Amino acid sequence: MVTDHSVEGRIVALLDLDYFYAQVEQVRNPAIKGRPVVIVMPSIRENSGAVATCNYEARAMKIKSGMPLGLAKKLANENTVFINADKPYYEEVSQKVFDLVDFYCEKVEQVSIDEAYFELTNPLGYEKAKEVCEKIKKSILVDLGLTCSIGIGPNKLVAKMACGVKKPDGLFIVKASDAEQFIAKHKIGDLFGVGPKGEEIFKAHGIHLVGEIKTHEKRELIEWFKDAKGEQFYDFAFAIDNRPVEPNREKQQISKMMTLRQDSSSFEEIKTSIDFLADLVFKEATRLKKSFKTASIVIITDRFETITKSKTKAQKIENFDDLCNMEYDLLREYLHDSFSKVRRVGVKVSNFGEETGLQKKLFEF
DNA sequence: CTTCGGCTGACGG
DNA sequence: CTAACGCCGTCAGCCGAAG
Repeated sequence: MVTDHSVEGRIVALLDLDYFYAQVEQVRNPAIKGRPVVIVMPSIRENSGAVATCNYEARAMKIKSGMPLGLAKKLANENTVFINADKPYYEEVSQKVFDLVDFYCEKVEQVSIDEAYFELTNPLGYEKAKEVCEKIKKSILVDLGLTCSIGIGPNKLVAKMACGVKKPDGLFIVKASDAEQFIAKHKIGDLFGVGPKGEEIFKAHGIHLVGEIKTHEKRELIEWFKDAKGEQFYDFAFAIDNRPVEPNREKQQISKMMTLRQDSSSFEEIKTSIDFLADLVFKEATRLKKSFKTASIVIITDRFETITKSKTKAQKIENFDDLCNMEYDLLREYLHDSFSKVRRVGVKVSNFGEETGLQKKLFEF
């Protein structure tokens, strides 16, 4: 009944560009190939920032993404190259990559700047799926000089975990019949959706491997993680994952943040940043033809707590000054009832309406 | 009862 | 030299108010 050519299951692939930002920089400047390359998200402050990503040579020195820049510099050697992230350029390259993938497959869901799921269910079974992925890899390499890794499986979860097996420049397939076994042997912290907190909870219940989830009842998982996550983790243990591949997902929010030159409680100082950020956000919303009703301010305090305040209007917020004034009010609110200084500040808009480009039909008569 | 606004926290890249 | 620290996005869940 279950053959390679059966239509009874999906075939899903996850493509992940290898150490993406760093690889793009290596292509742009081949002279740095072979050296450790660290891509930095700098902040305005002296010697402050974080590692966005780094190549394998840098990883060999224990440098990791998310790491504070100061620490990365301690681990680095003379030979290490530090490059400030050039996000707009990486976005251009990313666009080219996934346009290429679109050429080979209609159902592509980009989930981040360097990752996309795509569905290869249609005719043909795993052998054909593999051939398509090989073509995609080849063509990304030939056209853009970039390597990527691809995982193939019966659903998103398995594809994602399969992708992690052979990296970089890998292609790894886990068929439906092997999926449960394959998932079971992973460390619990490596399961998609399990972060530091989740890992602690699992370990407190004696669970170290994904397969061990199956020794517990679904209701226990729900007690530990609440409805949604509890059910999902339980299903994951059996390699069950019904999340569809969804092309054309609409953005739900737009935000921009920045670190202040120094921690501050001064309205005027912080306002300067807000004006700058609101402008970027407003332009972006306009570019994407998104109207919005909610404006938020996001504050990271000097103690690294995050505080958000937001206001929703009954009508679309149409002009820039309205957005700014709302942001000022939110900032005043924050300054009024908080003790901590502001380290970083962000402006966010959400609660999008219909596309502003298209006129909609009115049925009121 | 359901829905909405406001907010937090966990997570992923 | 005693720690150190970006930015962007998604979703679930909780709470209180409103419908």
